[in-house]
Formats: sequence, C-alpha cells, structure tokens
Amino acid sequence: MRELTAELAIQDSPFARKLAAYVRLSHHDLSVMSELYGRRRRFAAGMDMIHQGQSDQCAYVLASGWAYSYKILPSGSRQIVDFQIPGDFLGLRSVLFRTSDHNVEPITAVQASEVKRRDLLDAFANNPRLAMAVLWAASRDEAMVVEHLVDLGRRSATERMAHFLLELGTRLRLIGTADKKGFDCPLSQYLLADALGLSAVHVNRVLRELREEGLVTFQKGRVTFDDYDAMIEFCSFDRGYLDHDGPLLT
Amino acid sequence: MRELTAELAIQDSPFARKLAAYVRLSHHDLSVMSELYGRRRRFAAGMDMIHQGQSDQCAYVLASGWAYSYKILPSGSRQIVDFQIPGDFLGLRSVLFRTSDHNVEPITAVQASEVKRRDLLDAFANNPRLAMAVLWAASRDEAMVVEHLVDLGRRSATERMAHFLLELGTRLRLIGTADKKGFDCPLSQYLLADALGLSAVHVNRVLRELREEGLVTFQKGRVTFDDYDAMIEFCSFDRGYLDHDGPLLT
DNA sequence: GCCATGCGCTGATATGGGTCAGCTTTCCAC
DNA sequence: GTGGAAAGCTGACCCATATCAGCGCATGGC
Repeated sequence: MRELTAELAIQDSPFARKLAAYVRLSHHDLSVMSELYGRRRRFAAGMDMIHQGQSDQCAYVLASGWAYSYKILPSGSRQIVDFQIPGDFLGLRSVLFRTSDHNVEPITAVQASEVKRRDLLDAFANNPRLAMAVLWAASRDEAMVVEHLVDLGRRSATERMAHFLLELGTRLRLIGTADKKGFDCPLSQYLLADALGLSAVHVNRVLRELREEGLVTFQKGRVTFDDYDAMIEFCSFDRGYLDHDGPLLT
Repeated sequence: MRELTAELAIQDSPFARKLAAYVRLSHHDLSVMSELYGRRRRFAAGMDMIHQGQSDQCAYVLASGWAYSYKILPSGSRQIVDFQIPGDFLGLRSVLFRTSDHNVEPITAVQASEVKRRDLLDAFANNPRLAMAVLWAASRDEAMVVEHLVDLGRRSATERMAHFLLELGTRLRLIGTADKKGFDCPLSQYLLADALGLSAVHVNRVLRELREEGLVTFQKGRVTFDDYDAMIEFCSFDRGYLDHDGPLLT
C-alpha cells in the first residue's frame, strides 16, 4: 500500500513525465525510480550545486525550480551551457566519471533528489530499460547542446533568441508547465545574454524587436507566443527533434 | 596464434591507443575489440557516411583518415560540430537510439570499421569495462563539444582559432600523430570557418595574425606551433581537460 | 599546354552587435 | 514608506567581423 502511494506520487513527478515521453514505464520501473527519487535536498538561489573540478560528488534529479550549468573563462566572462528544469538529470557525467567540467547553480529555489553513484549503477544493472531511458534523455540533452552550438555559430542574435524560446517552451511542455500560449520563465536578461553569447543590452533590443514584430513577448517573467507558427518559420525551428507524440520505445 | 596476431594488431590501432588512455585494457578487452574492429569499409572524400534523419544505420570506428560532423541550416549555412580523427567513434548515438541528427562526411579518404548495433550491445554486456571505456571516450567528446560551445559564445575569433588548434593537437597526440612541434592537418580554411563560426576570409586573416605574432603557422597542410606556451597562455587553454599522463581507471 | 576548379590571400566597404553611460522600474529589507 | 540593489530599458558611438570583389597559385583532366 505504501509502495502504491509512492508509485502514484512518482508518476506525477516531472522526472517520470519526461522519461515517459521516451519509454513506456512499468510498475517496476516506477518503484525503482521512486527509490532513486528519495533523499530530497534544497538549494537556495545562487548557491552552487556542482562545482568545476570538484570530484566525488553526486548527481541530482531536479524536482522543482530552475538551474543553469555554465563555465567561467579566465577573462571573467561566463558561458551558460544549458538550463535545467524540473525532471532534468544533472551531473550524470560527473558521477559516472568523477570529473565535473562545469558549474551548476540554481536560478530559483530548488528541490533536488540526490542520486548516489552506487544507487545509480545498481538501478541501471537491475533495470536496463530504465538505464536506456535515462541515457536516452541524456542523449537528447546532448542533442540540445549541439543545437545550441549551431545557434551560436550560425544564427543571428534574433534567430537565436527565437529558437531558444521555442526550444525552452518545448521542453517545458514535456513536463506540463507550458503550452502553445507560453510559459512562466524566471530567466533574467543577463542569463539569456550569457546563454546566447550576447550582451545584456543586446538581449533587450532583440526582445523588443521580437515583440514589435508580433512574434513573442517576454515580460515580467512570462513568455507569451504571439504567433507561434511565424516564430517557427522565422528561426526555422525543427519541430521534430524535441517534439513527438508518445513513447518512442514501448 | 592467430588471435595473438590480431591482438598485436589491435594494440597499435588508434582506437586502442585512445581507449588505453582512459582504462587499462586487458587481453580479453583487446580480443573483443579486435572483433569489433573487423569489417572494414572505405569511403572517398565527400561521400556521406551518415545522413541526417536516416535511421537504422551503423556506427563506425575511424581507422584512418579524417571526417567531420555537421548540420546544415535551411539558410544554406553549415555549422561543423566536430572533426573525427582516427580512433574516434562515430554515430554512437545514432546506433543506440536509431536517430541521427547530423551528417558525417569524410575529409580525406577514410577507412572505418563498421559496428553493428547488436555486436556493440553484446560487447558491452560481456565486457562492462570496455563499455565504460567507450562511454568515457564519448563523454570526453561531449566535453569537447561543450568547450566548442564556449568558444563560439565567448571567445574572439583569434582565441577561438588558437584554442581549436591546441585542442586538435592534443587529440592527435593521444593517437600519436602529433607532437609539441605540430601536426599534419588536411583542413581547408572553409572547413575551419564553418567549425569556428567565421567567414573563410576572416579565417585567413586570423591565421595570418597568429603567424605574425609568432604563435602558430598553418601552411600547406601543416600546423607548426611556433610558441606553444605563449599560445596556451593566449587563449587560456586548459591543459588538464584533455591532457593526462596515464589511464585514469586501472 | 590549356582550361577549370579549389584554395589561399588581400583591400574596401558595410553592419551586427558590443561598450559606455545613464535613466527608470521593480522589489525587498528594514 | 524609504533606501538600495537588481533588473529592465535606451541612445550614441565604435569595433570586430561579414561581405563583396578580385588576384594568384597549385592541381588534375583531357
């Protein structure tokens, strides 16, 4: 009975919702997940969760709140590699290979489940299906990093911003906190700047431009898609690569 | 006896040299690898090895020659995500998850060993150590993509070029085809441009600048480090992240 | 030997986005 | 409600890099 309750709880978590988009999860999968999903920790905004160069750390699954992973250059400038939203795995590589090559910091207050190396390896060994789902999600995250790279290398500032907002929207829809209308978004223009390789000043200009073109409005912590289709057109967003209709693997 | 010969042959391959940098490989590992390493295929320069959107393909281990993976935007511009050199695994994700999100094309004539999905999964199941080594190498490749992203987002054209050449040199040293003096390099200025997010014209200017500053010379298919330390200093290259002295896992 | 092609190279000009400087609004802490 | 910090916003100016246009040198096919 207690297990059943746990199973129901996990089923509604962003972690499960996200993985369920990739593989069909069995009762067994869910119960293994709910064990991994114990040991909650809280982090306040601004307090490092993972630090570059540190070894022997654990990984986390974000339960609530947003975080970002970044690198600092000796020159002092910062490049944000990715944002993490609820359901995202975080520090997977650092726990498997004991090397962390970037920092992770919360943007809002965050709740995260600590996952120990040992537990993760055990769960993988006992449940290859779950392992596959997690690796698949990791692989999708990597695909996003690649897309981000293309953004920085070959898209204009405005296209980059549009593409970024669409992608973020798609990710949030997977966990049920966005729809075609828009989503709540705690990112400051400084964070956007460091993610998109722009200056904060230019981020502001670009957002105004997109707003005046009637594509998106990002104001007061809310992103509103004013013309979703035109936006997709504008930055040639690939609907397929994050978007799909059900589990790819059953 | 026949096996022993195979084992000796594989030991000298760039694939083994690279993996040996990460884990100490046993006789058993080597014999499993030499099986994977069969089934050679040749590709001429310019002929696609992996095509975006294509599914049900196999992965390859590059035995000789160079290739590059890239994405084409609808606008026609191209972003090169990474270059592959001998020993590199290629299409790992596309074979595990049956989705390829980018193209791979040879730069020079290429010899590659075809790795079937089934064989790979079997090898992993029978030999978790080898699986770990391969995943580790994949993880390092991903770290390089992240570093590339930082390049595009937050470094100037000249720093980017210097950083890129140092990184490439480090990778080539791992397989024994470069030293601190320099290396042979079949990349055209057009390829460099599309990798670094620059125009070919500007690549030319940047190379001239680096040459005149006495840092590197890239001429006639040869990269020569004129002042290695100054170069590392110039682009704040992280010696640690690719460079190390022996197997990290024994 | 000649032509086509690809690559390296260079100058002139144009522009996207950075930098600087400052003002306004929001949001807390007290 | 008041002071201060953080975030949003804007104009003026400037520079890094793109774009355009063109030259020269190899190389390979015929």
